[in-house]
Amino acid sequence: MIRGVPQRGYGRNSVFRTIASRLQDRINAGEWMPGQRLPTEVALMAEYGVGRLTLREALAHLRQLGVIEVRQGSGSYVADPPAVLEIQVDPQGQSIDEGSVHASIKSVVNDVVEHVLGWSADPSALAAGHLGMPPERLVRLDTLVGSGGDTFAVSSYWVDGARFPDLAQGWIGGATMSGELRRRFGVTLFYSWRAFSAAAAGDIEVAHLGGYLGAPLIVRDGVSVDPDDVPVYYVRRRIRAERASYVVHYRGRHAEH
Amino acid sequence: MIRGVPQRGYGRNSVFRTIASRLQDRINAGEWMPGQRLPTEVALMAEYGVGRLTLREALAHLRQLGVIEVRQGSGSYVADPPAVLEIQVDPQGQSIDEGSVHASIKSVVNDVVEHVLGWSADPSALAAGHLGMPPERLVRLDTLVGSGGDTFAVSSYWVDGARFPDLAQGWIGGATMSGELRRRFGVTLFYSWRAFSAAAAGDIEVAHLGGYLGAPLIVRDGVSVDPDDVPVYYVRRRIRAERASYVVHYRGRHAEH
DNA sequence: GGGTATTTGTACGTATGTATG
DNA sequence: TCATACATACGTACAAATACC
Repeated sequence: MIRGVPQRGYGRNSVFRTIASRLQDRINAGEWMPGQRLPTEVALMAEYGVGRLTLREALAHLRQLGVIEVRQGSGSYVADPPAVLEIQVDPQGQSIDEGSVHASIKSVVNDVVEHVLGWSADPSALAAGHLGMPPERLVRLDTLVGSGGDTFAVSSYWVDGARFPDLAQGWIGGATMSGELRRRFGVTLFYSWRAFSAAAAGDIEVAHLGGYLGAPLIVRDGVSVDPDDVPVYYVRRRIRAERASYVVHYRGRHAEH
Repeated sequence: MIRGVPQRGYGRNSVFRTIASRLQDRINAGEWMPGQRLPTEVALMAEYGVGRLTLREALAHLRQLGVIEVRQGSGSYVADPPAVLEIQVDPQGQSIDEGSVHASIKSVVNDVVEHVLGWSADPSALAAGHLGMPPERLVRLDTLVGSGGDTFAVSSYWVDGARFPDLAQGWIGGATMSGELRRRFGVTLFYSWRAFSAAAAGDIEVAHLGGYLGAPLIVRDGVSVDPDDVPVYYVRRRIRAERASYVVHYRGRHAEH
């Protein structure tokens, strides 16, 4: 039992941190396997002799780290070790036919669709800067990439609304952005640049991708251009960190991954 | 005033979410500028007519999103818009002289050092798999990359302890891993592959990089090989999401970034 | 340098709402 | 329908870090 008056040596030695650490150890030791339910909050409160808030703080800690998943009305569960999807990054950057995400997912499952969530005028200064275009012309198109009810990625595209009118309205279910642009406007796309970064999940990402607020996301943004090097869109794609990584292969055949 | 008994429509409409959202709006509206302090918790409690826990929940929400930064004994501050460092990813993968991180940081500040945190035998199955090497041979070396007291990245390298004995012990202050390997063992390195993903910050990352537990990190891991394509090390590098992005340039000169 | 007030961090208790099975 | 489990929210108290005189 840990209980009571806060120990000395604050910060790293607070009661809830200690409990979080002990629970983590027990999970690592295999006391509860992935998918399995932990004891209830009340049971753990009793076991460690702490109050509700303290125990919940410890659980929140573990949830932040992705160690457990908490479901209201049900319980706390050890998180499943995720099957990470490796998205190949083509170092050359030839013409885009399907995006690399689609291609990679398709190599695992077949019915990948990019579904339009919505669109609106969005004079983003950032996107306008990347595209070298006045902000007023920009239209933002939000899409979901998924397969069989499971949403894998959320994307936001900023395109020139004047050059590509009614892009969202004419969207076909199984289409991809690059496919639509070629089919309807005859544009073949090339990458200009792509960047990889990370961000915390906000409400929109949580709603579509699951997870919790602040969960780490892998973010891939970039600009695609037409054959004349004129920017066509700026895209910002978000995927839950546990679900994917972007891989660049250079040489050698030794690593297995 | 929002107060009191939880409204209907749970989840998204709880009091603390409402307050978080209102505070976010006020920040966006410029009521408090980046770096500036928000009112104290007590003041905000009074203003919104809620209890301490509720208000703190709202602040925790905003902290998770990276909107504010909370300092004990001081106050809550609007987060600075981060100066993101763009790390160029060479699509070809020639020989590594300095890592791309070092080169990129050096283009901004000059005194970049990679400092050894510690080393230990670490028979990581993951690293062993990537290197095609028995786990027992592996030594893990942890380093910090930073400049003038500011730590930018935490890296963990797994190397062959038999082939590179006493690597950490002979380390020179301003060295880099690739530089040390060339200087002391005459090995020139090439990338085999690199991958970009994201993860939540744990205790170690928080201790060295700052931020908070669960903060999003950009993770870059990969394997480097010698000229004979023999794997030399597996590295896993972590940087706070707000501080960097990895950029791959393909073609075109239109985007400014 | 030292003491004090301010501000956030941790922890207790209690009550009630909402989701799940 | 009902019990169980987690979610939200109130209150209080004291510890620790910071700021200021």
